[in-house]
Amino acid sequence: MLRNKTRIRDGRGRPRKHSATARKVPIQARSQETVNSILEASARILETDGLPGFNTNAVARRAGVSIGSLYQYFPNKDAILLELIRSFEEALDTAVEQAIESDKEERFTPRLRKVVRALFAVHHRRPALHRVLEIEEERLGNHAGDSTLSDMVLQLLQEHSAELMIHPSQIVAQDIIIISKALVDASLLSGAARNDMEKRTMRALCGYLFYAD
Amino acid sequence: MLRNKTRIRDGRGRPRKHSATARKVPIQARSQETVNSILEASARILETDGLPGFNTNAVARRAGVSIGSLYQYFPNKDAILLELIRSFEEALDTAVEQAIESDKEERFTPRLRKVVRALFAVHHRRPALHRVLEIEEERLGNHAGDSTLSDMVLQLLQEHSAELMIHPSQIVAQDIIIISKALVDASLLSGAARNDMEKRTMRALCGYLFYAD
Amino acid sequence: MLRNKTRIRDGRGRPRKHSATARKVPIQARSQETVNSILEASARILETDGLPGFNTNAVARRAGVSIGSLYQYFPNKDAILLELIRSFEEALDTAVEQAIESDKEERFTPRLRKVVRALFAVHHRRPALHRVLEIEEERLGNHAGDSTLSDMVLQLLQEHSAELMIHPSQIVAQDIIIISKALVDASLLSGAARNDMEKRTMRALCGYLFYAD
Amino acid sequence: MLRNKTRIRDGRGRPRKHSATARKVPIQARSQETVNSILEASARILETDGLPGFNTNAVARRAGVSIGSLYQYFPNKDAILLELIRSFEEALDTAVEQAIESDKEERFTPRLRKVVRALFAVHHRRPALHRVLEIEEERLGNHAGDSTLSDMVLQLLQEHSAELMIHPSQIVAQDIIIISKALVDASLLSGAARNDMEKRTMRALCGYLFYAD
DNA sequence: AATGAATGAGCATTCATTCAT
DNA sequence: CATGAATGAATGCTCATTCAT
Repeated sequence: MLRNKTRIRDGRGRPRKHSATARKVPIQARSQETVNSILEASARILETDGLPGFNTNAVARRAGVSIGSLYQYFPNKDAILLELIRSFEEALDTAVEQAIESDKEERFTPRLRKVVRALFAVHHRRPALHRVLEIEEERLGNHAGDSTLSDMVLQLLQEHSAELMIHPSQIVAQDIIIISKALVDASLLSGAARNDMEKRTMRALCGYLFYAD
Repeated sequence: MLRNKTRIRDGRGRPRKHSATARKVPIQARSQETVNSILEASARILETDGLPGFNTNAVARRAGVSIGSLYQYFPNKDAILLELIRSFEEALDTAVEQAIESDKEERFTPRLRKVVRALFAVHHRRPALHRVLEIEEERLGNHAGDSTLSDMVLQLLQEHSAELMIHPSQIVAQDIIIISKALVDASLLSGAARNDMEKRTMRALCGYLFYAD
Repeated sequence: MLRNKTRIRDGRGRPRKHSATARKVPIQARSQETVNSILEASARILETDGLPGFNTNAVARRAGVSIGSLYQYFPNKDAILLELIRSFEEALDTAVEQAIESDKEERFTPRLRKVVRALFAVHHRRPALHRVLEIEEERLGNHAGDSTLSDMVLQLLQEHSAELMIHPSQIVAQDIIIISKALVDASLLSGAARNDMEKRTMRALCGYLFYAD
Repeated sequence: MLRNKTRIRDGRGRPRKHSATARKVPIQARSQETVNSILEASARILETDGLPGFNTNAVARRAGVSIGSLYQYFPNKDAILLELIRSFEEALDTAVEQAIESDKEERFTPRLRKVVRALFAVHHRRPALHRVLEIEEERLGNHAGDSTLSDMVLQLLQEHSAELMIHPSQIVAQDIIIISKALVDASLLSGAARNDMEKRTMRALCGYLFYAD
């Protein structure tokens, strides 16, 4: 069963003792190494064993670090997940931003295709890991990243509003993201060919944007 | 952290004897009552406390049943979840089936709308519960129900293939379901008005089906 | 260092998850045995190793009981201490009550001596244990028992107010108890002869009560 | 639970090298500063968080000193407490000495009152801190200070033995101290008015000393 | 069949202390 | 001498599951 053993409960009102963010800013180079190895070990454990295998002792062992060191840099288990989520979303945002910025002179469809490709590319880098993070993101109540993403998409839509059959809005941008994510997700889950899935995604998005009801 | 504490015993002792399905078919009325109270208690706990609060002792207590009895009817914790998922999907299938069967003479769009309404209706019955089940379904590797759903949708599409701009296929039916579920999900998560979300869903689906690329 | 590792912190405002009282009322005889063995094991550990050695795992081991069973009957470590304190105070109250009730016709001094003897007797039953409990009582904020004791002493004083040089009051009764406890304590700590210490205590109390300032 | 986490190492590693006394006599001014800041930080932590919050890392942080430096001046945590206790008792001894020395021509009662006042004054300077130290003193087995105190009190008693109804002795002096401390303690604990408590203490002591049994 | 007492592996987290830099 | 990164034993507590009654 999925169980939250973190004493700092989430859904039941027990207060959070720590802020679940970085506990100590690593100053020495050695520290940064430790932090990195903890994050990498966490990622690998999440990939191979999923959430069930993700416990602080296992992470510390895999990272070749003492459990004490782990807690020197992360106030609790969730903080590790949050950091992984943060860096994943950073990668996502960066990739999408680059996709949007890359060739502003092009027409809409190719630009959108680039965005879709970027989404698939980032998620397929470490598919198993990202699936877990996606689920945990929700539990941890982190929805910050999405607004950046939806802002960027809205921007893109607005630049091409003349080509669209729908008036660009926050709502539309969100729907674009929701639909894309769902199909990326299905792609990860079913193991369907990425190329194929990208096409299906494009079709769904274009239908949504170009269809005159 | 979400943690799977179910101990699929490793050899040391108390090995798992049964697969995670119903242990026994309840024949007597009393048995059925017990099973029902366990399921209802589980549902309520999942709704109020989420997965963290969902543990067999709590379920038994809430159900007014001894922990021993619980294990008489369910071989392990996951079996309870699986049963909840099964009955949820049954409800889903039934609702969609009724939606599809209700007025076969109508044109496609109203029929699709009925399906979408059915999806939203079922999910909104016990939203918190269904969100949890949806997540757990994936972890438990249960994907049986979807094929029924996708078959029914495919059937509908085929009956109206002349009206569509896309050739009906398993793939298309799946995409319809994926997109619908994603938007239902977003609806549950964001608390957006159901009516509004139904419209957005219809727009996305219609675009996907009617758009000529 | 003395450290409170009980997650349910006391002095720093973290909330108590459980009420630190009995978690489950033992029904079967077996249960009562378990509870007793836990309490006896706790007492013995406190006597031999003091607070530092008093941890739930050690208690369970010494009691020949699994750690899980311990937590079935006590919601947390402090609850064990509280129960020991409660039963200690019960013994104290009973002994003092008997001392006071035993011969109501006697004059004050012999009756007071009986009370003092009762105090010493109870404390000397398991001196090391009682010293620890006394300290912990304060930390756990349990001061209920004292009021019973002070009420009984006040009662005694009032019955003999004619013989005293001081007007009986709650304050006076409390002072009697404070002074007695301090000397009992000193007796336990220094290992001074009990008989001698009883006499010193009587002298201090009589001075306090009979001296005309 | 109060727990002693100080690991008086068992042989596995990192054995305790020093006894729990000062590791080094600070000669330089900077050293003295460091020591002082550690002591002051400890005192403040003990006052605000009690023993539970008193850990070496917290002390070092609060003192603005590295944990390594802390261990340069104190061989272990208890050594800090011992130093606080020592300086507290020094203050106590000094205050009582001054009280006794101040007006040797006076009669006994006023002189005793001065002593009692001194006791209350010193304890009330940092009441929360002193309560903790008092408890820890016992655990650390430090009883040195009391003999100085009791010697001084004995001295006072002997100078006025003619006025007393009891023959001055070590025992009597000790009883005086025990009774005084108990009432000071009760004062700290109950928060009773200091003035009132001083009077009750005087009454108890006078009774003890002037009462002819 | 029902009960509920018992089990114990497992996990998050703390903190005294060391030692390389 | 100072720093602070690292260590890891220790501990409170949970919960899935079993089994004697």
